[in-house]
Amino acid sequence: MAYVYHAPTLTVDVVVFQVIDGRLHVLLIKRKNEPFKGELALPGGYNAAGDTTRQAMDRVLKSKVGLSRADFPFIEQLYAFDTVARDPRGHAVSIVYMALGNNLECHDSETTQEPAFYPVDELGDIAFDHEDIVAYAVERLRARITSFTAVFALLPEDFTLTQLQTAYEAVLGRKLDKRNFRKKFLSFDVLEPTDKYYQEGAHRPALLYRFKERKIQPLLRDF
Amino acid sequence: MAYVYHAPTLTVDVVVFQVIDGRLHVLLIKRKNEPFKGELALPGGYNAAGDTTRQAMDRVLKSKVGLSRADFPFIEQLYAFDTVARDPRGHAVSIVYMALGNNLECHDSETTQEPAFYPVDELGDIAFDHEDIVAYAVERLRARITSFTAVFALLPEDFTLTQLQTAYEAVLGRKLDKRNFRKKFLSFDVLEPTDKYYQEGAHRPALLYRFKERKIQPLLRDF
DNA sequence: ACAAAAGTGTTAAGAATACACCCATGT
DNA sequence: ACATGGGTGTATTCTTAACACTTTTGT
Repeated sequence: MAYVYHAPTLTVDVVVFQVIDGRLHVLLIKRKNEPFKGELALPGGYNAAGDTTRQAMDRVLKSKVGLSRADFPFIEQLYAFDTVARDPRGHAVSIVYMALGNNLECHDSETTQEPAFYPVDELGDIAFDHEDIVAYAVERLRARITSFTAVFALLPEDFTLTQLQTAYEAVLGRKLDKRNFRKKFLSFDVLEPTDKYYQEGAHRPALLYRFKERKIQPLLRDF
Repeated sequence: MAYVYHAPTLTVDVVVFQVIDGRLHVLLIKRKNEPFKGELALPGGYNAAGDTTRQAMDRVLKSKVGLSRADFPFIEQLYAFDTVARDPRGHAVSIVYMALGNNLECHDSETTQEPAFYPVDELGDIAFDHEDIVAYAVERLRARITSFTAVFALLPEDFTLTQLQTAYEAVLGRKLDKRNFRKKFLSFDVLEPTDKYYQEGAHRPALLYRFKERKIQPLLRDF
């Protein structure tokens, strides 16, 4: 090879999902710098030489939204987008991760402001091609909870069957039948009942369940 | 930002699949240079600044195995692997594509020798982490033909139902019942019969079918 | 007439869907 | 006693899975 290899810009972006009030939300930040200054965008940053993409993702989570890998029970690499220029110098490649959590607390940082969760079904205009990226991530998330136990990451350790069903409805974007949902999900044999109940409001308390294993596993059949 | 950004090495590798004699095969080349000189590996190469990963993939296909994007009815980006070093300088990120074809002819080049198809179920040792990459690609391919019409890319334009079934069996790695296969696949309503027959050998000729659309579409139900 | 792959239908078991009432609790 | 969400079962339809013989062709 008679030429000097010069690598393209490599960046990492993260799609963080959480279910809030029965709706699927995504974490966005307000950009403090050009391009797209002032607009909403996914948290992201450069991937420097010597860093794996996961290390770069850790750095992004920490520096942009004050979170760490340990806050997410499930993280998956989604896709490498040949993004529109984030940088006037030209073309960049962005490795995008999806992270699922519950009860997340995020914080401002030097380079971003107001990291906050927005409902995915009513995102306005957001920066770069990030609208496409979020749509792609939602599709992947649906596939993951349809064929695998990925929901566990959207729920606390102990949860009621209604909370589980709500998470499914938020992700799939449609209502499910309560009796059929319970019958089917319990038949997968991935949950175990605890001996505790969750009480909230003037009605019967709900039995708390947990996943036998809090890691992703295939389901017997698709949900 | 008070530091000069230096990007990691970016490479592209391609997993080319084809069904030959009822078995799924993958295209490998013999490396002419270190590292792994003389061993089998996926065709791959550097992604230079200014190139999208698809352009880099085109270059790899052309220069390493004498094929072009047009030879593949279906190409999909698989995953970004933080590969073990391909390069003594250190860590590299490799964007891997999967390409499906039929009746492919490939050729030697300056940097590689003997590009050839090997059955995926009896690969010996191959270079880098390419064995893992092929396993990952097979898994993805299975998902694609289970829920989508991706098989079309493994077949010529006109084909018999037996050829279709053989492609499924090669990819899924198990035998299927002929009557159930036909009933179910035809019920998807994605095929149309031609008025031609395919004859080969001393037996009844088979009616040729084609896909109504030679592009990927979801199936009504999983296969 | 035989060998070889093409083509075709039925039955039984399992999965999905549709659907409505009683239970336990707080106020 | 009432309002609220928790919890439960059955009947119907659809899907899957198991299974064997006749047809058409070349030699």
